[in-house]
Amino acid sequence: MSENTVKTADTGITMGGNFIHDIIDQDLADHKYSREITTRFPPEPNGYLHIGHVKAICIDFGTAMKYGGKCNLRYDDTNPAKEEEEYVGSIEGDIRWLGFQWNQLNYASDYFPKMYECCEELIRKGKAYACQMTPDDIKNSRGTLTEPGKNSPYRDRPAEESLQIFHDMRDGKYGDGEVCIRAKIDMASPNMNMRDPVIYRVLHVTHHHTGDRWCVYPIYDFAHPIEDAIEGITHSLCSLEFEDHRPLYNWVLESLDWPEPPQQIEFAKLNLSNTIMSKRYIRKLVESGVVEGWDDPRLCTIAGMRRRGYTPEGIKNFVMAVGVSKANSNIDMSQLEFFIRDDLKDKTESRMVVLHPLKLIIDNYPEGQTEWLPVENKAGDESKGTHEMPFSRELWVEQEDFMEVPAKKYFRLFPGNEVRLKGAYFVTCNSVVKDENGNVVELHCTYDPDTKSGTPGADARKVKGTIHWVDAGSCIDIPVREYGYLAQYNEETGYNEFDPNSKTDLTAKAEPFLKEIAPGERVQFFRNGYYIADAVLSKPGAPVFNQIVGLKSSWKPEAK
RNA sequence: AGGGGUAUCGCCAAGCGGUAAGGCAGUGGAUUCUGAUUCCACCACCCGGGGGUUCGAAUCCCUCUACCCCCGCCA
Repeated sequence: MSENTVKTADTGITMGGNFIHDIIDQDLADHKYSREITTRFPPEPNGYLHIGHVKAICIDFGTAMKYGGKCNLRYDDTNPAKEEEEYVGSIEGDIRWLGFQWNQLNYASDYFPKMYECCEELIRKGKAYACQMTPDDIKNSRGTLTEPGKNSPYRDRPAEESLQIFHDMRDGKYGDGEVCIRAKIDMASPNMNMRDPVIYRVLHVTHHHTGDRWCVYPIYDFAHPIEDAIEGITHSLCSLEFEDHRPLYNWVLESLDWPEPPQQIEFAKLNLSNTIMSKRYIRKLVESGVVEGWDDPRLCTIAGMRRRGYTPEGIKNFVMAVGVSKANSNIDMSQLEFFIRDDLKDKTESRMVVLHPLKLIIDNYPEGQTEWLPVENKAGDESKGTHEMPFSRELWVEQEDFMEVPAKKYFRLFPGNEVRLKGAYFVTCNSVVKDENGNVVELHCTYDPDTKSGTPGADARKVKGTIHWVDAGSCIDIPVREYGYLAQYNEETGYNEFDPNSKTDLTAKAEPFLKEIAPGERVQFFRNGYYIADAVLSKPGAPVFNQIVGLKSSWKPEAK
């Protein structure tokens, strides 16, 4: 068994596989590099980071950490037409929130002078040339997947001529698309990327970082290996679709005679079921106003997950458990939810909140009387202490905790059945009141004064059900938003499409103690899951709660 | 015969010639003042199909099949 395959971290989380570690171990054994292991996370600043990027971030930063090396954050901003400053700040904040610290913060655009020189060098060496075919002609002469392309008529022009044109390009003497610099490789290569790829283009666009200093910009395939080499990257980790680009990546560095060049290693992207991962589509949702913004809690952006209440630890544990491989995968949402729940269960306290209220009246409890009862802050965890809850004759309980005609193995409230009110007394349901439509609107019960929690009577006999409740006279109303699936699979289109209805607004009845929850704090609602007080929308005294994840339940109504 | 990848349980994922790890999901049970948590147990005679090599293969060879990526002056 490889040392790097199965590993239990300090957290007890089982790690998925990671073939990258095997490669690096070998490189280390071979003394391939005279510098320390260095990686980079190179986002293009054209959108917010999402769960897919988290995997890349964990791999890039995690690999550097594992080998005691460094990881740089680098904005891959070689195309000014598609990038904006707005995203730059969010990216740094998101990475910091995840808990990673970069070594250097770089802009690929800061390397434009060096890249320009490298291009000159290739031209001088006869490995690149200025091509004045139109974009359409270049496209048409490239050939197809099964047919070779044709050489550009400019392919063999003198290096000095190409060099002069390149300088003129830089000096603004050409318009967009009039001329470009192409690598001279092989128009008959079965790898389309090697058919004299364009490496520099004219673009009269203001760059968010370099302004109007340049009107020529390098193409990714030429820029990236140079960026990596400049920074001393040893392992350039990227996703699978760049496998075909690796020969070009290596060609650039070899042609430049770069010593100890970095190597590119590809891994499979993260895909989540029922989730929209495409940056393009997320942008559409944001711009069309279907969602509240890039940080809408229903989105799988880091900002959205943060606002939804997911923890960095939970997310990272999930990513580590998923592992690193080269097989396309589609991971179940339940896997992510498990790790969020798993992380939250020790970090949260429990509060009683009735999402769908049903009035419960204790007929034999004195009218006007209220007693304060201590309730555990966390079930089964005495170290977390207790807090006081008011209890009186009229309460709210959950609608689903009562069934007029009980299903099999249903052991909550139904006529004639006795249950425990969490932290309070045993009650037995005697009768119900219905409205004109036949809906049960009120439960009449009697309680047993000898069964008060904390007294011997509370354990004298067993009841199978324990339900949560809230004092009707003193409870507070809180807005609650429950989020469903982030997206639904549309069979007609074959795509995951955002479900704008995946949000339910409720006004729930909550115990008064919930007032003391601060925005951003997470709590567990009894049997309803984990929630977070929305740090963005909540105002003092009126917290809004977003659902993070629901609790698993081993009882299903079908089991009748 | 374009090229490059990938195929191991419903979903991820170990395995690298010695006779199928683990996690999620699921199932059964114990504990429980949340049907949560915790805790046990079960959950691939088989590794995309078919051949072959071998005492022995998911692991080597041949072949077939399926899926993903590549014809941007995007990244």
